[in-house]
Amino acid sequence: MSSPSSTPPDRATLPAAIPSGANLAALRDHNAATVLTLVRAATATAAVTATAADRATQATGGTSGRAGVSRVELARQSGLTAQAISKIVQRLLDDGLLAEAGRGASTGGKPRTLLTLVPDARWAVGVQLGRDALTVLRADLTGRVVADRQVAIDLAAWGPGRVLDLLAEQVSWLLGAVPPERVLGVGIASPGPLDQRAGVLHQVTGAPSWDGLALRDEVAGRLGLPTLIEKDSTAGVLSGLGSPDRAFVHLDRGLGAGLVLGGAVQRGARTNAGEFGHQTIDPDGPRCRCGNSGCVEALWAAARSPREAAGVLGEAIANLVRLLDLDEIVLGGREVLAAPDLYLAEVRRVLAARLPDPTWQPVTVSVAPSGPNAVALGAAGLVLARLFG
Amino acid sequence: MSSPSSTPPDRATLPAAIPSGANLAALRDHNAATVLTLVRAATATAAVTATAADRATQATGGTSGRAGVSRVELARQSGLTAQAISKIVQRLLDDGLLAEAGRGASTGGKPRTLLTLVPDARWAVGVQLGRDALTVLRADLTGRVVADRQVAIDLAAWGPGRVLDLLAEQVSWLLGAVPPERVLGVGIASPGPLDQRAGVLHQVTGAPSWDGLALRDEVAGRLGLPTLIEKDSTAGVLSGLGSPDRAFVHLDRGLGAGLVLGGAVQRGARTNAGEFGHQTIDPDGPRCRCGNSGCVEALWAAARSPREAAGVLGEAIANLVRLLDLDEIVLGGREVLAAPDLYLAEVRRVLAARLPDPTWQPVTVSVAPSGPNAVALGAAGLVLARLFG
DNA sequence: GCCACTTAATCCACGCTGTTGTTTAACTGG
DNA sequence: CCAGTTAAACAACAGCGTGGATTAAGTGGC
Repeated sequence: MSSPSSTPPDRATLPAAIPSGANLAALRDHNAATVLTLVRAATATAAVTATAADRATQATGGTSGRAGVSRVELARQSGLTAQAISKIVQRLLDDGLLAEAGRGASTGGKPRTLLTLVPDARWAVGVQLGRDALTVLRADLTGRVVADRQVAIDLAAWGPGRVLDLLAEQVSWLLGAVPPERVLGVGIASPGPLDQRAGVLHQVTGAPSWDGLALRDEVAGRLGLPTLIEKDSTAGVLSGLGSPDRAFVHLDRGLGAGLVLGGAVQRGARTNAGEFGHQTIDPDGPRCRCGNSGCVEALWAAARSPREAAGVLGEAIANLVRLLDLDEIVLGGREVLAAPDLYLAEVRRVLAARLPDPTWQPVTVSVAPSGPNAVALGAAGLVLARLFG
Repeated sequence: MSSPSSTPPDRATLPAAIPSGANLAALRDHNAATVLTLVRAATATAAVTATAADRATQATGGTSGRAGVSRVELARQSGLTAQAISKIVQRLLDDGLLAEAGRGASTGGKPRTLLTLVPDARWAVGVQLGRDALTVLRADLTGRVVADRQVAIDLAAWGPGRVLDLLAEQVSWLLGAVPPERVLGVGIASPGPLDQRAGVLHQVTGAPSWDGLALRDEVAGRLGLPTLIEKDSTAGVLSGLGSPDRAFVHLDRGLGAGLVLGGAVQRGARTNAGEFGHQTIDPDGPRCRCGNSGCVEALWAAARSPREAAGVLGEAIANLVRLLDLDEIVLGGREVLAAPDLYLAEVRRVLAARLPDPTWQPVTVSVAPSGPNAVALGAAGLVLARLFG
């Protein structure tokens, strides 16, 4: 019972994307995750389209204006039968993940019973391990942050032992009296490169004592909770819901991009996708600390004005959008947050200029609403994904 | 019975990646596809590692030196129980998709019965609709081309009617006396942009009569076979097996990239991913026909020597590899095939120079073994994917 | 105020999935 | 020759979603 629980085959031993068999338990978990995702989406859109609620009710039998979805709607959207939805919902109600929340308007018969997520049925902990700061937060099932804290650290000088002790201490504080079985796990975002699958850090620039550290297992050992690690920029893309083809562009000390393509997080062959800062966009450009010339990062740093810097980022994003046919870009990171309106305006301007047909290819550009918490929240989103598939 | 058959929910009505429920039929098909994929992989690697067969037997209980896999190995690799594999294999034997092919060496007990794909149990038709040529071919389950033909056309001048009649005629010739139930379908690769999901072409440069044509349904109507369409470069990436994170770089009239990331073909929000040719890699570069300046395509065209042109492509590929953390690049298209060794050497040289640590990030670069058939074969691969998941 | 009608959700029996436990098949080695 | 070992199938079973019938809870006409 309880939450999705099928143990994935260990992906370490085999080359990579091994086709993997599924049994009845996996089927059940998959469908439970499907239903949870649909309920979450419905409540999320209900919040957004609260004003345009009238139009929504009209649209193709879709989400009603109210918060929550009915079983009939879930059946239609999932492709499962009403009976199957009934059973699945019943299990989720028993687990406390869903709750009935009033009824919808009748359309001539028995009114639909609306279902919503129970936000505090489970918790996810998100951590951002930065070079100079440690951010920890606790998020509920809807991705709302209920507690967060940021403490100054010195990653390079302190070394793993001291930092991880502090981390464990902060997480304990976060969780307070929350029973462990209600905690889905801990997600840790760290500067790359790293091996996400093995949970091991590679050489962190300027912090040799962290080289090869088994970060995931170290933290899991200290906390006794399921733990995952992720590159910071990649984590960021999970800080909120959004398009199945989107990117989180993280402009902080470095420049990285988190990618969700075809609805799935993309990490690449060695889980180091997103090295966006070292795209060469001008072979005659300034030398970059990576050794090459004309990287986006180097061009950005060499810009003569904030506006020009933002424009450079826009050009790089235009390339990204064209290559991957994205329809949503979320901006984050300290440099962006220091001048959000400027970056928003410039990136939008460049995209409008560069992309062939804006009506055929609209791209939403926004600044991460979670602001400085985006990466840590994305790390929490990583563990939430255990439940939502 | 027979081949995987669950009807996918229509993705047209809903935003995009709708989480979709699965039932027992879907589960069965998924596992059948899993087994077929494992058998295919085993036979493919057996062919490749034929020389290094001795080492293979030693490795982690993996694929034995011979062609074929045993049920025990399938069970281990898929994570399913031996009994489940037994049943699934039995169904696939009944369908004629698998066959028993000898036995492996005994390891002290009953020897394993080896299973192989029956190559001609099903057929896939691949079509490349080019501006000046129509390529059609028939491929078996292993992706081997058993018949192919290329005829000159003039896409712009002839218009859809004449070309599609010719296409139907060629496909009929290809299939000869093959019973329709043994034909998985027809995949059609076309120059983009197009709407892969709807099966509709967008404005094909210089061929206005094709604008908005419902290519998929037109062809399906003429042939009475399941039909899919795909961008040419995207199709190309399916012309062979390979890494779960790879790209097919197609240098022909234009430059495009087909992407497989995380084991899945990536098409993007409007199924137009892969616009690789219009990545800006030099803002001061020559003007491109797309309206911008310094696109890869424009730089390539402006190169003063073939070697320089190949180098330009290499630079662009280096960006691609870094961004997506790819470990395999396949080159194709007429321009590459005109000087394969040059392109291979230059791309490898640039990658070696540009990528930080070649031992940590090895990238395989090759020219598509199917040569001029790569795109059409990839289109056939698209329909083979119906069987292999 | 009744009742036919409609729609939502559940109850019940069922078919089919992969799983568990047991048996048969087929080869090795002392 | 026979104990030991490994592969694969047989038999019984739990649990998944499905299909058909039933109950719950509204609307609307007269």
